[in-house]
Amino acid sequence: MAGRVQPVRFEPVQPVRAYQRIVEQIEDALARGELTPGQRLPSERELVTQFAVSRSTVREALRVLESNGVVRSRPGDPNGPEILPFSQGPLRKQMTRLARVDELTLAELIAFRMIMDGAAIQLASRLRTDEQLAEMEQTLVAMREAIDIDFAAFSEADVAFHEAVARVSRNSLIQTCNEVVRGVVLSLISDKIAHATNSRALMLASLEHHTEVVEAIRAGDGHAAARLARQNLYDYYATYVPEPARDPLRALIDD
Amino acid sequence: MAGRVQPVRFEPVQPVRAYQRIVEQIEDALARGELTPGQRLPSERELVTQFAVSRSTVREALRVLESNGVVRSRPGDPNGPEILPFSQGPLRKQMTRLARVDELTLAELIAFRMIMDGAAIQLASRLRTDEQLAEMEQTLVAMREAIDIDFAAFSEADVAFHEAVARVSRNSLIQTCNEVVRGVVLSLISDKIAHATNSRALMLASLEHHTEVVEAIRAGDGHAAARLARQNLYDYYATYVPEPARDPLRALIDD
DNA sequence: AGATGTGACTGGTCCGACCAGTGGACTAGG
DNA sequence: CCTAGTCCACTGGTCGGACCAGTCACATCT
Repeated sequence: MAGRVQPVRFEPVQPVRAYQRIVEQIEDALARGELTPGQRLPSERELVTQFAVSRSTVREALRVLESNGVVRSRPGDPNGPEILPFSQGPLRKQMTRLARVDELTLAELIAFRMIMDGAAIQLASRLRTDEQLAEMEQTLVAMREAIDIDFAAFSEADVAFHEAVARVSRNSLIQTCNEVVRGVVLSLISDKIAHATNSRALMLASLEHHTEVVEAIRAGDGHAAARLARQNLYDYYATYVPEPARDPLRALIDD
Repeated sequence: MAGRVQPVRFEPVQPVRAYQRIVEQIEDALARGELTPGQRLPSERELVTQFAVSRSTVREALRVLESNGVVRSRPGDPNGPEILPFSQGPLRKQMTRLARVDELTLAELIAFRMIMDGAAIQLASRLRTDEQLAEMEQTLVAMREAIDIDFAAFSEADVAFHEAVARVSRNSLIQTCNEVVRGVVLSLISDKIAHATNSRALMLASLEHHTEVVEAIRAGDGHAAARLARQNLYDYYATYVPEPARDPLRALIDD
């Protein structure tokens, strides 16, 4: 008799396309270490025979792998597609998509920056070497010089400062998140910033803030440095945030 | 006379494939809001005429978009490919990939969690309403009950707690990042956790920590709450991090 | 009205073809 | 002997057409 003591649980199944299986096979080989960056894949026509599918299917698989940063195909290359070293590019792409599409408010993005930047500076004040401190101070000098040139130049120098801090914090995830969110924020308010009349005063104030941050880093006071950094971001961006949405930002500054 | 006062700077150029232009057009339309999740793309054959390319090219573009979680194609669907809402799937995939090859270390991921979770709790302690505080305390009760059931059940209740906190913090970017990184961390050390012998003691300690955090939130002491949360994560995960890499984690706890 | 069947679509896969490049081998020149 | 040039097999990129299995809307039949 067929018992029915325990009802069998079936799970919904979605069709697996041929090109997906190819992607899986190649990614698995990569995860197992059978394929390493720098190596070459066989040519598309060779893969056709190995996987026993058409070239269209092989190509769709290669396009997926390529968009994920796993391989790169070059026309005419007799060695075939190249296995690439791992890069944060695709991760950044996904995060940008998250920040742009997921109906995020400007206030959320700025709060995120305050958190990330503060944490990076807190880490930096603890982990920095003397050489790295000197590097950071060097970027301050560049900022001061940039003030007399151009707002774009100042912005560039500012980016250099934050990149130096991120390097010191030795956390590439923080670094990547920060860069992505900074880019998205700038794309949201770049037009408004361009119209700022008192840009020179803004730049001077920003430089002043950065200098205080570096002083706190030199003193090894991570908590003060982080707080200053968050305050700086708040002062810089708060005017673009509607008043009721500023509450969470202030919550990140008060102790 | 052709002057050569300022040498022209040329930049390296790499060929842009047709399918990439299609991807760009669709992604741009999405970024501009002309395409929103739930809408449908024209059928492949219709896209062929709109983009004036072959179906192979259109399909390669769709495969790329599909692997990035932007659209989904179903055979036979007369409405055409569907624009998907944002999903953390691809983001997690990229992070997991980087974490597996040591491009991201476990220490970096945990530091990230300590920062994000601490910030979320700091925000929550400032922004919470009384009802939300009650909700969080309710999840603590669920955690206590789960201890007697199963480690998986406890883990689930823990997730519920953190989700409640993230809701209160009213920042979906923090929430998403936290979820993604938690998933990646778990996938990296799930095998080791399964072998933990003193899991009951771990669960009790974790519950104790969470209770303290909620107390600090009730008191409105965001700084203490955040510090406790970071300490909790450190105690929970530090054993899986090699000693020299724990320094940055400790730097996030010390005041 | 409800069940049923039909047909115009869909995407998934395959095939064969052409093109513009690349790079190595081979050859002609020093 | 070595170098410079040519040549050609082969690469990936794109195209057009074909077939299949599945889906859904609609018209048909009971």
